[in-house]
Amino acid sequence: MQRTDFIKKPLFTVDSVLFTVQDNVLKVLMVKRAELPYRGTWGLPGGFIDIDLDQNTDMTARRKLAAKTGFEPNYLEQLQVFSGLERDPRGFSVTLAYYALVAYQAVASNIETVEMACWIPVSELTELAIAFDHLQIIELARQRLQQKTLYSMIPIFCLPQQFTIGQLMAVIEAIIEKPIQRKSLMRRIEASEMFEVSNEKTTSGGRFAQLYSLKPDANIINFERNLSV
Amino acid sequence: MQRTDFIKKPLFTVDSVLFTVQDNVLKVLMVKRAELPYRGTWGLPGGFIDIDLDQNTDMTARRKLAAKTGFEPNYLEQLQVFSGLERDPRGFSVTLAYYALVAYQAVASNIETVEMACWIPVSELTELAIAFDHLQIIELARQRLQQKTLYSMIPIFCLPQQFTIGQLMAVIEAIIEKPIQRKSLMRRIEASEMFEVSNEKTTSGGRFAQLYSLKPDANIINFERNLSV
DNA sequence: AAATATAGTGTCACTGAGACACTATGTCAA
DNA sequence: TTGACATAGTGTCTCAGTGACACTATATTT
Repeated sequence: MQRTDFIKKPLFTVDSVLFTVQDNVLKVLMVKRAELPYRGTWGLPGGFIDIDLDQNTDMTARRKLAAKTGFEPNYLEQLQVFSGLERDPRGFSVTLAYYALVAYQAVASNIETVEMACWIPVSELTELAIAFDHLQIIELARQRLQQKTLYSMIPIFCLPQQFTIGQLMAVIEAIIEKPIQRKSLMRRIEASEMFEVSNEKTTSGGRFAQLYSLKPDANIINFERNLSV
Repeated sequence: MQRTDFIKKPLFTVDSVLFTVQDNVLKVLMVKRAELPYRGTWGLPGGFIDIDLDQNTDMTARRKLAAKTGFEPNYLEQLQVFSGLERDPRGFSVTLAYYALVAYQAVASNIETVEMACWIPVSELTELAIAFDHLQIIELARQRLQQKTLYSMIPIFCLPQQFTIGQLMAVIEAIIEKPIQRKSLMRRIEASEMFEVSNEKTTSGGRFAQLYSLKPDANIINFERNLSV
């Protein structure tokens, strides 16, 4: 018979992989660790639950992200729990990892002013010293994001409220690292009935592009087929 | 400046939703709670991490399930973390929920002998007193299982190593609660190249059915389309 | 030998993605 | 003003995989 308050408790933290797409490149928000362990290396934004502040772990993730970016992400979803004895030198640890999406435009101005936080292209992460198993976590988050991009419209959360098909297409291609058919994307936008049209807009030299935005009451649907592997 | 060992730590537990299919009905393993809170009501099998026994949370789930069934599940995957102040009267709690699959045949004999554990059809859960938010957890697990059944072969983990297409079809239909086309299932088995054939076998009055089994080195693939909604 | 039950095949229709040529409409430079 | 260029959007054929369902195959039972 053990009393639960005598059981050795593992360290429990909440970390987030915040993605954005800038200049057709998928980037992750990394923060320079100010404390031990792994002081001075790059790690994911996150920390401990504060029971007085957070109603649940989603709030922990949001709070920690807001502290670094000044904004809450457009999209936030649980990724997976990582646990074990080896992943943290302080002992057995349990980390709930989230992945999140935000429009680069939304945080571009704030991010500069904040303490050691930085958007790093996912392709360049291997060149850096990354704390804990955060590299693995990011890799899994990237896979999940890629997979989900094949059958849903989540990439819109990397864009401003109003966006063009060209922009969406560019973001999708940055995420899955493969070209897609503009036509297929338009068919999906049409068929999903999730979006409404607005006025016009030009980006660079070219014809005006239709602006789309998510309908206020739209429920995000999943398509029954994936885009090409 | 807070020292981490002074931060109020939430209660962290690992619970599992263990599914099986018996007589074309999807069932969940529930255990009668012997202790407070919710003593005497039905709850999910689970408990606290034992840092000395468990290398990670997967092991916690497996260990707790083995204690109730005498077997490890054929399939185990993280579902989601549930957290909050209201879900446990003892205070802020964090539960990592898994969902798992097992062949009914494998545990049929053992389950009887074990302490208050019982297979309960998911459709009959609402008639019982269920502890905590375990009803919600089961519902989410069921949705995930249904969804995954549409684009993968996980239902095979509800069957013995060798199974017929008829059995697999019955399990799938029990999970998604809709009829499917035998032909579509056979096409998928063929296309996936995940299975190998064995000898023959009869079930009830009818032609012998081909027995299939997962290839030893097979990697479980996902199909690019869902079965019919 | 016929009825019945389950296993498995042949094949056509339908849906939605891929490919790609073609049209539409804007900017920019000569 | 005009033509090159760039981006937006359409038309349409092909292709793969699922749904539907009739049909064949092979076992048991009566």
